[in-house]
Amino acid sequence: MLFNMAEKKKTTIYEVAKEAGVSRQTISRVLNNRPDVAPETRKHVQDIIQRMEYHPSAVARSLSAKKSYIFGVVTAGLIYTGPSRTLSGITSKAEELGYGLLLKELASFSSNNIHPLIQWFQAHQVDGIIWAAPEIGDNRSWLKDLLKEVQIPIIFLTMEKRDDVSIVAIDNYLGARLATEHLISLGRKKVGHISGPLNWWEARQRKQGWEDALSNAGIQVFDNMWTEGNWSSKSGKIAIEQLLQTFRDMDAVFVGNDQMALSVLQTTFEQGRLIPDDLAIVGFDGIPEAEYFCPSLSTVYQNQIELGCIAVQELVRIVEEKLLDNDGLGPKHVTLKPELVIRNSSKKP
Amino acid sequence: MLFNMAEKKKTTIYEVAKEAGVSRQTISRVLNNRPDVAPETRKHVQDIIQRMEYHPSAVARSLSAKKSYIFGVVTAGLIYTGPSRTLSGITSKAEELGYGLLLKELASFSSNNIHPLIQWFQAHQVDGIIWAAPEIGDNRSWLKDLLKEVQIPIIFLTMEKRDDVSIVAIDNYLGARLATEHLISLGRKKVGHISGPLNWWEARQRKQGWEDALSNAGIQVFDNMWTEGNWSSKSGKIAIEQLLQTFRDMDAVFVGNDQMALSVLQTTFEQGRLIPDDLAIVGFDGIPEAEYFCPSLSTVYQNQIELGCIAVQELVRIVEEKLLDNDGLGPKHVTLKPELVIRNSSKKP
DNA sequence: TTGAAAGCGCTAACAA
DNA sequence: TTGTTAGCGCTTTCAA
Repeated sequence: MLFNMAEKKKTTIYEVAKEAGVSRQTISRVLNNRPDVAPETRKHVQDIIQRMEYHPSAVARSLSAKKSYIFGVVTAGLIYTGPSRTLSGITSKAEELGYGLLLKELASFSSNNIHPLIQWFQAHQVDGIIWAAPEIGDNRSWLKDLLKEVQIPIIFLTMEKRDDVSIVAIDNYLGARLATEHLISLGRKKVGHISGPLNWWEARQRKQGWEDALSNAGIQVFDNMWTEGNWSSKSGKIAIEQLLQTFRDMDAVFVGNDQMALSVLQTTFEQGRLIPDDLAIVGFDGIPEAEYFCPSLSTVYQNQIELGCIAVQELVRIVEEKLLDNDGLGPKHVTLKPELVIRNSSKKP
Repeated sequence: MLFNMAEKKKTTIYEVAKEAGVSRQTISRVLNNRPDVAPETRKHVQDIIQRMEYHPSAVARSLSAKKSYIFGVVTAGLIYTGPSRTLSGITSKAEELGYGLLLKELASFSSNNIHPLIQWFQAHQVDGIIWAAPEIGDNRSWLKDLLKEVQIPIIFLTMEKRDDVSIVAIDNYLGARLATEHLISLGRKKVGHISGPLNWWEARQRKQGWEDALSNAGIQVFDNMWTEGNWSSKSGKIAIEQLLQTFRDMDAVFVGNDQMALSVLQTTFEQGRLIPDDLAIVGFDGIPEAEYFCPSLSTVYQNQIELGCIAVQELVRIVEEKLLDNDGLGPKHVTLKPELVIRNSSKKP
């Protein structure tokens, strides 16, 4: 059996050097495209590398060079469309810029036990970390301590601005204002709101945008005009049933995400209300399916793929600035603008 | 500036050894929980490790031990619910079993340029590879050659059975039969089908299940009774419009996925057809939103999270069997059964 | 039970 | 332009 296994020993830089009749250093120089190699030598070495099907060990390289070309990614809730779209943006941009990704998904959104995670990333010598899990409750309480201990550059997605870290976020507040102002522009004065869970920063931003848009239009906001869901369609159903009780003359509603808006459509339809005539509806997120709801759903589109792309771009910038011993200009914030998409659920009569 | 940077040098095994007054070897033994260490020595070393906040370098370990506790994951289409749910299953099971993940998303579903990818994984010394991208067209043509060259264990998800590789798949054929037989049991005899893109193995399986269920019930299948979509809601709209032309007395339709079924609901509603009375509908996938469509959508639920979990489990089994020089029983196939979920879109009158 | 020596496969720093 | 030397931080092998 033993001689059968054909354990093709991987060729190393040493063997290539021997075959090419040069030192390992020269091979290394060719591999890393260093300028200080004679053209003929380079060509010769490249040929040998090709012929021997030599592939350098990324592990040995990381160890020796202290640069891995790997980023750590922390995500949560991949079964939901938002996080997975963001991750998709991250993978494509990372691929484009020559970085690989070590992925960790938090077991729960509000997981606070991040020390082992960071340690794991450090042990693997990642060049940077992308924190793509949402800000919820006090799940940033560790951040201050962390920054003292960890030198690895970190970029955060979709969290409240603060001066000590770099953040890329979508402007949820603006999106909510756009949605609510649109409903008001339709002539609606009784605009309700179904929020996401208010321990989420994003949910609070959206609610605030709704409030401010109303106040700005001279409409007073009362507590019977809104209720809280948990992003799921199921919670949306419960929320709209409750809201229709507490806010009987509601003629429009801004819903915190498209999933909840979906069940609002179902429930109001079953109750025989006409949409948008009796109740105009705007959701949030812009999932592709929203266009095919009954009726098609107006929504605030947020480009979460781009969010992921930009996060990688920024992180690469930070990492390479650091390499040049140029400590850059400190943490930077990028804010993306969402877009209002108007469909039948909030069409003018 | 320089003395300011506080570049906290990472402590290494060497320093721990010095501090503890033993050899690096002994530290290594403690780290790896080897039995051949005196209890007092172990305790002493553990204390020192704790006090010095020593964390071993995973990179150095991988290089030296030729075992990384990392799996490579190949996925595609993360912006769709299926692939991201599967990935979520993979992350949670990998975490549980002590493996990390290097993630690559194919730029396109049918990407055939997998050599650089595999090489990259090899360079990083992954212990195994999970191929979670769907089988489309000839995008498995490379597989035969690959198996000759690569020693790394690979497990494939959701592809056609073949003897030379391990596969974990959901039984799409069965799901389609369940759906179609259910429609027939409702007394419908004119059951149409909107398939996914037929270069997808899964789409072909579902179509075959539909055909066989009809044949089995003594109903002949003609080409005007089905049409092809591309999984998107948009394509579903086009497909149902066409099908209603070619198959005028259709009284039920089995739709290849829930997204397409959604636009079927919208289109038939706009045309004033009653569901399920005029047209009974069953989708496929079981996305959470399906319950809140108008009307709620019957569908075939496939547990893609579990799919990911099982893939990791199997891969770990294979990897550890290989470590024991026990070559195991060769490739193994696991098939998961989907479940029919009956809702209003196909309720009995 | 412990330690010394020799790598794992590569790159940085210096010398030639 | 090229080679030599000395690591990177750990584990394996063998000897004590």
